[in-house]
Amino acid sequence: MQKYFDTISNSKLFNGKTKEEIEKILPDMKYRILEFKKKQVILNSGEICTGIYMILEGEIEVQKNLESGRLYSILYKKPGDTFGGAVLFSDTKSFQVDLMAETDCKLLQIPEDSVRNVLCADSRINSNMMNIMANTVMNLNKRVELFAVTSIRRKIAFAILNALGDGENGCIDFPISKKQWAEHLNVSRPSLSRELKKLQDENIIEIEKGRILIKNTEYLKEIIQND
Amino acid sequence: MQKYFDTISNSKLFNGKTKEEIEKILPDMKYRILEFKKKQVILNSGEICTGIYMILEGEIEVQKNLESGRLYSILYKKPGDTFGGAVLFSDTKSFQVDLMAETDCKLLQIPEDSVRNVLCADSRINSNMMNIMANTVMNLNKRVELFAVTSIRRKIAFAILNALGDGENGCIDFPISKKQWAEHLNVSRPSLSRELKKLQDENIIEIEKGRILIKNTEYLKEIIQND
DNA sequence: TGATTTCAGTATCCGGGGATACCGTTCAGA
DNA sequence: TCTGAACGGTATCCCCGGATACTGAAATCA
Repeated sequence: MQKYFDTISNSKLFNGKTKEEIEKILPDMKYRILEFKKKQVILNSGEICTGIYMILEGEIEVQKNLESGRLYSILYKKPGDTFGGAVLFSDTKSFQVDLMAETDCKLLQIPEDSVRNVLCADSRINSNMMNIMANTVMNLNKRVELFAVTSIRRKIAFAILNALGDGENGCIDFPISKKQWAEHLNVSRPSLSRELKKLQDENIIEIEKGRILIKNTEYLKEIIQND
Repeated sequence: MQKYFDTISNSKLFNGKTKEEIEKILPDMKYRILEFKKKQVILNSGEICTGIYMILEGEIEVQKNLESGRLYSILYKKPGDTFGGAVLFSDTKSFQVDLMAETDCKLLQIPEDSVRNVLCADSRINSNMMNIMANTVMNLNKRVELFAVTSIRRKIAFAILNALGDGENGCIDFPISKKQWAEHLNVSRPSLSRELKKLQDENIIEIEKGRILIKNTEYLKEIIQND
């Protein structure tokens, strides 16, 4: 446990709490540490949520597996990130998404009653939890927006401009495989490949290993306008 | 204000609080009442959120207006519903959606500092707020799922089965125009119309004014499976 | 280092659904 | 009650992108 202390104290959930405070809080919780191997299923859609989880080590993918076998990915979670909060405090209490270990990973699980106790006893953590859920809402809004976009070209433009942020000269890290990207955009891989080639032929972007050069940011913005 | 007291005390935000308690809380808040005419814009995407809102009267539509003029609707809010919570507690603080008065309406606006005071002072309301945000997350997940579905036929099946719930004999109220429905599904109206006709020709559903008869629930389920 | 799986580029095919237009009906506001 | 606007059904056109297949490259593991 001690080896994960930095991760925990740097997490959003414990943001603003000193190490000393956290050391007092942790022992009072009935936490458990769970381990998963790469590609292992952590939770399935439909399962009842019994607590919240924090990633201590490794990375997990939140995705939706449709009954047909198709799947789209929703987001990735890294060490320090939490999940399960929204499900726990919702009316339904059952997960609507699937969680899979992207790499070998370790999770901190805190059961519902401990969560409620902490939230009740510590207003800062309470407020942090609120903030985490609020940001989840904002992220999901972006996701809805992306999925609402009608063409692959626009989805690509949307994704790149989003990753670019405001600063940006025109080069972003994009450490993600085409397959994953296709799942993220919810399009087929060959179609994504085709459209990326077009954009490169038109000299709008250039794709290297793990990064994308944006040669014509204005044009990408125009693409979205025209939706 | 007195005339809206029932709406307020029946709201999810004040769930579990007695009328007496609410009567003590309200005067301490710096609330305002805002009025909007039908079709009037309440808030635009990009605006900074300065508090939370509760519908006292009327109905509003949460939608996303794309720069091209296209729009899709996200959900409707009714008296007693609140909004703005997630935006207020998020890192960005700016709305990502547009809000429009569906009918003439009156809103209760509670500024940020009053919200924080109440949440801090009253653990039940705090927990209610958490619950509201959590349910928002779950709803948005459903929305992502709907938008991720690839064909109109499946979207229709998904929407109907969702509205049907679990009980269901095979008849649901559906007080929504085809135009609105198309915007909700994020498809074009003629295409929705075409597909609905097909489903009626195949004797799967029957559409009446404001309601839908489901004649073959099993088939609707199959449609989704095959996605 | 070789072997096996996963990933990526590319071509072909073709069906779903968007855009558009037109018209009859219904609704709402004067 | 009347009138213009919004809504709804339907047809035609045609493009975007999904499904599929095949090949080579890259990565993973033994």
